Amino acid sequence: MSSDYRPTEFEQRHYERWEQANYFAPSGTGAPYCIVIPPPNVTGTLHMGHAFGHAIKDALIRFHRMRGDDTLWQPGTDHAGIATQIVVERMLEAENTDRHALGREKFVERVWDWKHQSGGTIARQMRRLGDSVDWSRERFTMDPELSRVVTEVFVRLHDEGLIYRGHRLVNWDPTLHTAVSDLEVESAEESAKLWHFRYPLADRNEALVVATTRPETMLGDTAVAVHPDDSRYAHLIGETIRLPLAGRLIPIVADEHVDPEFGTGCVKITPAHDFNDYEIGQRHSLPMINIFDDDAALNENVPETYRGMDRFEARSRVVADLDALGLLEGIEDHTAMIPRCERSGAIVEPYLTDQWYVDTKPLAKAAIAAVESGDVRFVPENWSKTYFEWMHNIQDWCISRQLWWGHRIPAWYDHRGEIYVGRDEEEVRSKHAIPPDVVLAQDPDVLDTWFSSALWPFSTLGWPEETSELERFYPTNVLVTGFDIIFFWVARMIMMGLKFTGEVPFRQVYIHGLVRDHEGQKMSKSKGNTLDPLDLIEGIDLESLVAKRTEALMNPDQKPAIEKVTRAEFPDGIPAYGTDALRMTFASLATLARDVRFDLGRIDGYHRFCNKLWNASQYVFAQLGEAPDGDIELSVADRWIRAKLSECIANTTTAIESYRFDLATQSLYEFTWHEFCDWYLELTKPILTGDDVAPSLQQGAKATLAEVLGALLKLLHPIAPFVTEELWLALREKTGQSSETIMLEAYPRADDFAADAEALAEVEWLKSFIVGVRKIRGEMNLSPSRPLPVKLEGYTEEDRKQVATNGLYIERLARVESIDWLEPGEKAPGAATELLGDMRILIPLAGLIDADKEIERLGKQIAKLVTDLEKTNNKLSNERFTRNAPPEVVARERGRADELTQRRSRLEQQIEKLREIA
RNA sequence: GGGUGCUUAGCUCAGCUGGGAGAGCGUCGCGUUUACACCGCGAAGGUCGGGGGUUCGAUCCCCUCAGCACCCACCA
Repeated sequence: MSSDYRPTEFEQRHYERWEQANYFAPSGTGAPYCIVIPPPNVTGTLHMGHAFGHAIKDALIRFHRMRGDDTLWQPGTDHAGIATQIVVERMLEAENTDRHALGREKFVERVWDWKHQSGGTIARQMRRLGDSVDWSRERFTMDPELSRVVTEVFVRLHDEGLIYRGHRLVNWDPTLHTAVSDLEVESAEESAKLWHFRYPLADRNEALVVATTRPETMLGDTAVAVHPDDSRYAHLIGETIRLPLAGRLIPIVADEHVDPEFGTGCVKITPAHDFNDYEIGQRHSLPMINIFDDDAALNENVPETYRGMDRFEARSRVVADLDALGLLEGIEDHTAMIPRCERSGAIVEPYLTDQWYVDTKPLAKAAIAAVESGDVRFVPENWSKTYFEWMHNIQDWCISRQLWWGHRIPAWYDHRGEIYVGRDEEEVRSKHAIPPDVVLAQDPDVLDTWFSSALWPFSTLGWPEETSELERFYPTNVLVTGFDIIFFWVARMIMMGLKFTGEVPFRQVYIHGLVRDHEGQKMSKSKGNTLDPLDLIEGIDLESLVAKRTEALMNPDQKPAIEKVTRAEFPDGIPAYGTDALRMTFASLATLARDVRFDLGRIDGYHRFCNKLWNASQYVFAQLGEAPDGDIELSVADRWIRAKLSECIANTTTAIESYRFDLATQSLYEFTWHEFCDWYLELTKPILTGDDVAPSLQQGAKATLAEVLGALLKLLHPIAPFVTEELWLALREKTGQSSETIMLEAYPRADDFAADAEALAEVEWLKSFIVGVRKIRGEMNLSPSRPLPVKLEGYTEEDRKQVATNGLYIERLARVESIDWLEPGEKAPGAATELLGDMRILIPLAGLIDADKEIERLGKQIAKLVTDLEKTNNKLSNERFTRNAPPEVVARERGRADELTQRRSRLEQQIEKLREIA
């Protein structure tokens, strides 16, 4: 075993061993505990957000496994329709070809190739992160079994009338040539123009002025709308306009939707290319004129000159032509919400098409009820508000995509366009008695990726078969994910789970924050501010990091700026922190907040923690030279650290059970560093290295070192799996006990270690004594190596007893060379002073300490006491306080006042004495 | 327009159902004490965003203002 903590030397080794030994599979005994992974894109890589979620999931899984639960973490990946197809299309583009040249079958083959080639990345990353998933159960959303589930669900929903075909406006991506759902469209403010056009009336010498951000769609206008109460235009309602350029006659209609305050109060209505206009069109039975083709270029429904033009080209042409006709009234700058496809970045076009829809209202009703009743609980609870908000306003879900990569829709068309839905062509034929000579063609479209994701909790467990896994692990216990996919995924899983299994898919939904960079910016490749979790684990040199961050920029001009920032932030690249440090950092960031900022300082801190634990263990190992035997007697320090450990176990367990990994980590950090290392290890030294110490006490210390360290490693294991395994195995070897792994050990329980109020009080006294001497030392700049004489004054019998029993500790930890008891009335020498209760710890000046400096030091302490005392006395002299506050609060306040007064006068006396000398 | 969060030490963040605020990093002293300089010991540093209210008492509850962030939505 290396004498330094070098995580990369052993982390992978342990993972391989665990996996080979099949420790990750369910044990088959205990209460079932299951988490399904949010399936990442099979061709993607894990980013910081994934690593965060995985750290939490694995901690939960390991915690429950150690508690004896029958634990399954179900892994797998998602085919990620659009995202994956785009990647492969870009590859083809680089080869100067495209999918149409290849043909559908070859293209899909090509995607599978890419999947096989890159699909192992995620699994490798997960292994490096220590994820204890059951790899034997790994699933992919397009596995044959899972695809069958997709078909089954589609057919059943269709048979019930919950899936239907609709002809309506959808969000169309003219570059990808597919419909996308509302959720896949991101609207953002962009600067735009607002054009004002004059539309002449057909039968009067008048005109209406309309304002629009989309001049080109005027070629598809079928009305102009005004507000019914708008007196300016009331007389024109029902009149007719001759639409410029197109020449068509269109009516002026009245509609409440129009805001008279905005623009001119007249709105051009293009029902085929705007969602609001679509509704107005419906209300007024207006014709819908589609003027675009799939590329959003103008089609044959517009005058010849515009045909074939791209929508943006057409825009400038229309503006120019209207201007030429003298119909352009003006142009204003305007910020508008521009809808873009989140995948391609293209401006989405409202477009009339036939698509498949899920009627979500009935499904949503049950899903709302499940959260209302508490069958599904959100953690933190307030995310349920977000959920309700969306569910109460849910729209039907457009599930068809005009892509090639995905689950083919199980619908067939005959030559008349009649639609048949079934599990396969054969079923369709027999169900509808379609003779073999009638040619059926399957719907070319595929399903939205999220359709199969919605089935994930039960499809991975074997549904619709009644498998033992389904029986045992469904409903799963908790879903761990980020809030960004509550609508996309969480809500839909609840709807589908309830619909098809009659039960919720998970009991709890733990929502964690979004990982941002240290400045609070969202990490994104196009911004060049990402951190790769693997780089934090393995380390990366500066040049590679710069190269990595600048390779996928949205705007290449930013390269120098990003390079500069990166070089400034990571002047030496990133050191190899190891998985454990990364996981502990994530655990510590798992607060209830929305966002977490990732700061290198924190991971550095947890790396140091691992180092500290490592070194403390080395000390323990060294002490356990030979296996302890013989009589065992526990010292007060042993009893104290055991009691402290018991408290730590209770705190940690409670924290994990309530998903407060930050508090769990904090509690473990605090105990390990500041109780175990700072005090307990030091307290064992006098015992273990002392000359006249009873062997039984030495055995007690050794046994305690081994037991406390063992328990501590187990407590830490769910969060820091590797270093704890490495140290655990070494510890077991030292103690001569065999163990194959820490991960199957029982998680410690608070009552494994005795509470001990007496030991706690005694060690607190001891610590105060030692700290008192150290304070004087520190503030007087006395070398820690210099032994000091101490005189005690104003002590009690209890103090005498404490010093008698703990003299050895005091001598060693406070570096005290002698302790003298001043008799009452005996004159104390000039000295530096600390108070311990009523007792004064005195360190005689003896040429070491400057009296004036000590006077000044005590003066500061007194000043503090005085302000505290003032506050307390103010409170006590307030009659309303003493009358209304609970008696115990008043009593405590009185006690505080007495104590402060005491301390003040003691310190004042000491100053007096020093003045006499000075 | 609707909704949800956030604002605590120089930085990143805790603070559990109201009783004089904590950690890590950073800063400043001292230090070769046999696990650890990836360390030890000590110290400094906060009007808990502003204002108001409830209460004997507010970082915590209520109102309000300001700033920041995010989500939903269809002002052309």
